[in-house]
Amino acid sequence: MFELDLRSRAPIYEQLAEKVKELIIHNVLKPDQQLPAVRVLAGELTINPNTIQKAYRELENRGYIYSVPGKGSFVKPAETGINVIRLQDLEKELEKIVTEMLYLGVRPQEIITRIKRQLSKSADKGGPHHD
Amino acid sequence: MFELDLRSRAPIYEQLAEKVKELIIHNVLKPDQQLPAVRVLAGELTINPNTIQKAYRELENRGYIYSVPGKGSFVKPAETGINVIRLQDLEKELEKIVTEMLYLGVRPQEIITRIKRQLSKSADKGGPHHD
DNA sequence: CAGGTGTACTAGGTCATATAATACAGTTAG
DNA sequence: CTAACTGTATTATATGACCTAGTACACCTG
Repeated sequence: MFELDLRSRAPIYEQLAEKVKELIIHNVLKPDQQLPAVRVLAGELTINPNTIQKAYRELENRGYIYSVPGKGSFVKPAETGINVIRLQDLEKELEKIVTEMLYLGVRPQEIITRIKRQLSKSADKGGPHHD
Repeated sequence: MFELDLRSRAPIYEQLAEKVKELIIHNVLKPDQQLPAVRVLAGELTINPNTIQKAYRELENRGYIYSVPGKGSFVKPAETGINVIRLQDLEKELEKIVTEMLYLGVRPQEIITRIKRQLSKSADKGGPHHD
């Protein structure tokens, strides 16, 4: 279910958290859907349960999942508590990327075009689910 | 000249490389301009020269600077060898950010607006210098 | 030659990461 | 209730990246 690079400088728990986050964002993992149990996923990925646990804890701290002792870990619906700080971080990252693209010679019009293409591509898959 | 966070999980040499890269991208450091010598910068930042060297090496590998033994390290002009791989990475990052912004409830029109604002802000400072 | 530059190497310390082995408490199906 | 599942916590240990310290060599320039 997940492909991890054990040689990467990025920690395993961070890679895993990133993968799960992407599945949530792309709506592959639906709200309130149960995630694989830490021991099960540990067995499948041949990774220590503690490492899985660390990834899940990180995802919980960032507001993407919630865990219930005895029951399991589940995808947290996006509506509850929109993360303003995370949006500011994304804004800064976006700024960096656009600036570097300009530096590398990409024309402004080209940047706009690509983003619009991306927007129409993501619209149907993982768009927001406002009530 | 540089502000580093010694407590951050991000390595010092990575932080430094990122800072220098941003100065280059924003055209604060001009093409072929000499960078501070490794020992000098090490003294100013109270950091081991080896760490500075590591940051410079990384910048050289990524194509942002070039070093000449005996002379110094200098800003590499952007035109020579446009990094296609780097552009693909930026494209992927851009895709991730846009997707996550949508997930967090930002409207597509709002994303376009912010990027256009960013484009006009960067245009005068660090735009490409085509011959 | 003297003093600057980049670069390379070894040695040692620190800390995050990952593993291993237990352990405990809550939930749930039988 | 019992068994088997869940998340969570703890301790111990090993590994590797990171950083420092010190030294050394080759190159360039006034």
